[in-house]
Amino acid sequence: MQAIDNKLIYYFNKWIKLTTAEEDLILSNFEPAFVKKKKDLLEVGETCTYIYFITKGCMRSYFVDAKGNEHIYQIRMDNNWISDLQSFFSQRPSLYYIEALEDTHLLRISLEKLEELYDKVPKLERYFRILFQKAYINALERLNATMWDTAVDRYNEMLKEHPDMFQRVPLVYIASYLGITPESLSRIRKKQ
Amino acid sequence: MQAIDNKLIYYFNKWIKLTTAEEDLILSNFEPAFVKKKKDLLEVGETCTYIYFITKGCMRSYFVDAKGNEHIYQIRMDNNWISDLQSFFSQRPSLYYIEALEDTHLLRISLEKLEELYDKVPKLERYFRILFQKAYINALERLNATMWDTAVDRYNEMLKEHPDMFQRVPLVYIASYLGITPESLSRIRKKQ
DNA sequence: CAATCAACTTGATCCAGATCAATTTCATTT
DNA sequence: AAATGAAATTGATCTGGATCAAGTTGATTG
Repeated sequence: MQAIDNKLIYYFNKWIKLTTAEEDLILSNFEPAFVKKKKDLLEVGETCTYIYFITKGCMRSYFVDAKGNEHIYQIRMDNNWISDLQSFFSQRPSLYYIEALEDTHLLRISLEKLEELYDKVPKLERYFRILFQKAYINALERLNATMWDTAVDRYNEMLKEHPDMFQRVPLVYIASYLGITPESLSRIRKKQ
Repeated sequence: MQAIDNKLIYYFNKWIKLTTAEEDLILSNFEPAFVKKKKDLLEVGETCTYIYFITKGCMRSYFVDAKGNEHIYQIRMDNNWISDLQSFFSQRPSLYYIEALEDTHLLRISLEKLEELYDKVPKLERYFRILFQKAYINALERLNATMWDTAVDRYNEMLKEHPDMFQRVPLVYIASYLGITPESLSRIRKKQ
């Protein structure tokens, strides 16, 4: 794989500065993957063997509750990471599904290879430290919004922050991600 | 400070293995701090200069909404970290308050010193990578519970996971942390 | 140790968003 | 292009937890 003009490397270099040798070493440990629309990347009960970088496409993670209802907690598109981190880092069976909402191209790496790379390229561990730090801060903000803002506020916030999602993701899924029913989302949109 | 039998070092060594020299270096960069009950460690508008490890005590972080209502998003007790990470890492003014619920003893480190330490002791960056990773996974679980479980379920979960909080934290604050009113929490407890 | 303020409880009422049910619109497959 | 199934809309009704109000218990502080 060519390090130059590679999307993944481009995003690493936003926060850390890699040498060409490091870029090559890192890339040699990633392998491409592809999931067709509506197919699962991960199913409940499977152990999540990889962490994935989406180069092009769209995925959702969700779980199914006792009543059989699906609840989406992540929607990720191009140039974002997706995985079930709980399963990936513990190497225990997942409680979640990860499904492609579009034909999706990914780059994946196993836990074993990632941990080897951390030792060989400590800067990479810095990248992931920063990544998780930001993800954590984000999750707390989403938590606050879910607890204390109205559904209308969360809808508007999402429209502002992720307008692209509305072009590519069915509203049923966006509703679930916002923590409301499709009926409520439909009514919110009507009133705007 | 003595590295041996130090709580902070004990917790670092749960996930990484430090040499005595590294332990001493790390500890020499932390300084003790103390906050009296009901006093603020951080106020809205201040930049959060430190990340803090609570050696003994209890703290809450909260924000005040447009109507003047307080909303608690973190309660932390002994042997946990507390900070406003958003403000700390960006070095911009905080949107949150951090207040002591008991007389609290802490160990603090500035962003500058922490980043120096990352370079000198890469294992420390590993510790924080793992810390944020776990914190992120946790925040997502709390988000799912807030979106999809009932108030009763969240109360029972908290009773199971953090029974100690009910001994030390007033119910008004626990209610806010759970995303409900004190009235609702009182009614939930009555019915059990 | 009384006074004052904060925490907690209980009751009555209200409302944002859920649920249930029926169409309508749209997308995919043959 | 017809058939099928999924997504979206609309209406009627319901409900978990909020809000408002008042009273009680408990903990600080002068």
